[in-house]
Amino acid sequence: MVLKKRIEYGFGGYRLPVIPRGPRSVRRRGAQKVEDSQICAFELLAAVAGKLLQESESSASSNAAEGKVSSGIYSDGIKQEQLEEGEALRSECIDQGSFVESAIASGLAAQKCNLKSTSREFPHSIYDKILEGTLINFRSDFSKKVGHDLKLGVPDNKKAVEKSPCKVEAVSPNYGESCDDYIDGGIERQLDAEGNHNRNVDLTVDNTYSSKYPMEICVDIHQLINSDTSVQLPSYRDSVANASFPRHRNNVKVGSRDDGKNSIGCNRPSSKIRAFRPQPRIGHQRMRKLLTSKYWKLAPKLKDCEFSNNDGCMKPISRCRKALYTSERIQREVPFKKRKLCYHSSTPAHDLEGSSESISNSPKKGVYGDKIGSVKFSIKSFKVPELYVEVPVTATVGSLKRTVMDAVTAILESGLHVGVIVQGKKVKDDNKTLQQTGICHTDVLDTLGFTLEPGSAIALPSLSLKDPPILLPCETRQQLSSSAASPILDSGVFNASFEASPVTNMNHSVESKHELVSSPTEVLTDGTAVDSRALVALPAVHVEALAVVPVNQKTRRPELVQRRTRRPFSVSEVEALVEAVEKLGTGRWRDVKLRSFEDADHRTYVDLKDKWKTLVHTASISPQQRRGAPVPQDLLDRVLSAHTYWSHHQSKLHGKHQSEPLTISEAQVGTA
DNA sequence: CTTAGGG
DNA sequence: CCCTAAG
Repeated sequence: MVLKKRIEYGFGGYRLPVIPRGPRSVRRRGAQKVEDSQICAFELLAAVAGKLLQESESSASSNAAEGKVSSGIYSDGIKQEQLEEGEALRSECIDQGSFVESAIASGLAAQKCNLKSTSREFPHSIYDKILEGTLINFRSDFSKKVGHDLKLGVPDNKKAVEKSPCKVEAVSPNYGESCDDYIDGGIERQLDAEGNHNRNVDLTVDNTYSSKYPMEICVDIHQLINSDTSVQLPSYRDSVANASFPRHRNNVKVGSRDDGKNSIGCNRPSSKIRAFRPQPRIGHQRMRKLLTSKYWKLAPKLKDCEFSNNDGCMKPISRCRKALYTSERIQREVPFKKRKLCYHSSTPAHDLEGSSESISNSPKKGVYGDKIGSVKFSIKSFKVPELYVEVPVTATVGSLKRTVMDAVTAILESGLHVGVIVQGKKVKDDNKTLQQTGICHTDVLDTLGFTLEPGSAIALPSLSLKDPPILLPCETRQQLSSSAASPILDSGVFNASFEASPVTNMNHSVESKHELVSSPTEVLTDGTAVDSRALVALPAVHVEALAVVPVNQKTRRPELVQRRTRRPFSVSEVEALVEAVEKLGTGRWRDVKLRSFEDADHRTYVDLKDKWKTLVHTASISPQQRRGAPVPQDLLDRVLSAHTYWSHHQSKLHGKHQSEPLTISEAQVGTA
């Protein structure tokens, strides 16, 4: 596959380490499958984030966007549209092209710009989006003004930001460079044109609002991320309504966390996880694995994007790259044991590299000559290190996407707050000027940090994910036949955990990790970890890295992936196992399984093997050291003898002997 | 998918 | 039990 190859070779010249992978056909297959999923996931994330921002943005600025529906071509299409539209404000902000300018833009315009800019760059990197989210915080009165039901808030922070002189300075490097504002132009317009129907993202931003004002955001992935050429954004379509439309809006509904009524999907979650859990045991496991380890798969696509966008817009490229790197990063980080909170794993150097790389793209001029007295930061990006998604193998790609989207949404939804930490201390007074706070001195900048804190509500109510029934055919089915546990439960619930880690730009970085977890209590769990990264300070002269100090959440996610429940072997099971092994020998677990545990769905051959392993161990230790349910000594004896016997008779080597019941010490082995 | 082993 | 490497 071309895609795969690309992936392996890295993008943008960056060569990905070759990760040796088993040639196993299965694996390969799985990987491929996941590829799509992964991609989707990312895209979805990006889409969601973008949507959110966009929404807030658009709603904020009453716009009279009335254009045609954008073609979905990301690079020029959007741009053109934008131009056509000629929205002064927007263009201004957007077209400035210079980071500095946009960053420094003063007055309302500036503010506006900021908001906008945040949303603009979105498609390429989710983190940016997320970051933005943090910056802008999705919960504030600001959101209230939103027209329809959009309740996207841009909250406290925003206020804070507005007040502080430098606030806007905290612009990501990309702001200025975004080449297109699809959000402003295309999407917005499109929304208008289409009337925001169909798939929407229903995000509840704040519990306060959530119940009453479900926010509906239309996400058009294509719009967001799309290059007609190679980058094909998978569309996440509404299975019901638009099966025929490849490209459409996604509709994700994230329920409000506090009140259940709003969340249609509320109930589902709990049962869901459970429901699919058992069924496709292996399948979902694999899925999990794949999901977690293949983020970078989407890289290829992004790359394509890069290429396709060469036409004249370099920006997109850089963005793409950034995204790529990120994904890369993610990929690397992901490998750890899921159970352990992986997101804690330290970020390898390359991660930083990736980050800095993208950062370096930011206009350097900002570094130097800028108004004196201004402080500039650029928050580079946020990445999504790990997203745990669990879906039944029978789930549709669409549902998978949705799940991912939900995860992302949940994160955003939780309403992140940005905290400012100066020299270890949190600055609480939002009204203080940076100067007063000392955030203008280089030395202080060194210790300047930001925190991403989950909204107060986060831990509390459960994030309920609503799934629009429409989207899920399966769901429908399920509803119809509730009794039949359809393995197709698609929605997953996840806990979103958020991790912010500082990114070092060119220098050092304080790596602090914390995780924010929003765990939908009753809901299940899966985790979404978003790694935020990088705040890059672009103070004059040195580029300091601002440490993003993540806020630790009290809510601790239990486990990313629940382990299977422990099921001690009963004596009878042990007996059966012993017998089977006596006959079949070790090394033929599958046969053992078939022979004696055919009906025990919860006992996989691996389990049997493991059990045997422990039995052997148990048998070899003194009874006093044994723990757990005692196993009849006679059985242990048999275990031992069978074990020794088979160790000598390499059962596997002698195919013919395999099925012969052994004659170990017949005396002992009373197997008949 | 299975095995074999380490964790 | 989980996770992985490897056949």
